[in-house]
Amino acid sequence: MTENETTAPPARLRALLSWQANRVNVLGSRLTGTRMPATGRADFAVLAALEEYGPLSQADLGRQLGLDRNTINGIATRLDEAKHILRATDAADRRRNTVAITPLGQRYLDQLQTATDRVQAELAAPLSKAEAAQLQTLLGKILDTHPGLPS
Amino acid sequence: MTENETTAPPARLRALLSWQANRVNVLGSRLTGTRMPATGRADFAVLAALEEYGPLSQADLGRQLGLDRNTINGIATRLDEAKHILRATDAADRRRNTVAITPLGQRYLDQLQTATDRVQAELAAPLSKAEAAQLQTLLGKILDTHPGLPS
DNA sequence: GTGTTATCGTTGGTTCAAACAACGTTAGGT
DNA sequence: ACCTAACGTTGTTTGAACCAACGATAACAC
Repeated sequence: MTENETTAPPARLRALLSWQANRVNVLGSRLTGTRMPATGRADFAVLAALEEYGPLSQADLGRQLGLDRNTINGIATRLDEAKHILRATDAADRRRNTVAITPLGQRYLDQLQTATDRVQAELAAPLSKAEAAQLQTLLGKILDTHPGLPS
Repeated sequence: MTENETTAPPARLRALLSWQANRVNVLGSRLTGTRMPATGRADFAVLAALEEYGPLSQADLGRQLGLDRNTINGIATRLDEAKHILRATDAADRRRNTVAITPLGQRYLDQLQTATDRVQAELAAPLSKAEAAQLQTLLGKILDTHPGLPS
């Protein structure tokens, strides 16, 4: 019984975009775990948003990242304790927490970026540069036309 | 302050294949949740494998789906209780549980398939047929050249 | 044969992400 | 002044992925 059948996923699954996305996500998650702390993915997302768009409220952060206020709050608390962001109640609207990236956070973001780059290269290794670009375009098309938030 | 900025994800994230895969996966998961029970995704994977490859041991199932024995055991227990599969200790190797799909399970699989088809159509709506096919090819290339299991 | 190694199913536990509900606080609209 | 809505926060739930360990069984070495 040494008939080592190739472990090919069933055709019904290979045909599913959602299943493929799931597996690639798991793959990326595993690779990410080898290069950075487990919380690095979420941290990277929040810090990247703050760097590109400047200070934001937590709710706005959630809207731009497709995460709800709940998740953002947890990430923000962690980043705040690590001095990677600065949290302050907005004077104009005291309901809001204005969140800004700190210089320390910027350094942390850069570290995460280099680690992430290696993961992306490893993940997209079987693809040519043109193919990787096209894949990014196609996935972007899907994400652009679907609501980011569940509500 | 009615300047409703478009909620575009930061460029640093849009450039990441792993981020895109994560978001598409979440998107697919949400859509799936509207059409079938939450456990439908895992059930579909296991039943599809059994239908395509015939009876398998739980460990073999895990190897073909990229899930570890642990997860498979949970799914199999649930499917067994629902009479969707039949679990029996292999006579040739009494360590193994040979798992086979039942007629009832086949009907369940077909139901999940139709629900899944609608989700896929909704997910790939912004893409042309050719684009969707190419996306599937590119993701398949990545999955083919990466190990399915963590061990 | 006997002992070692490996596989399998199972149980239990940990971590993370996603989603929902509820509360007090604050703004905005009427 | 009233009602509605948004915000931050806390808590809970669910599913997925992963790791560690155990008894049972099998395969292999000697």
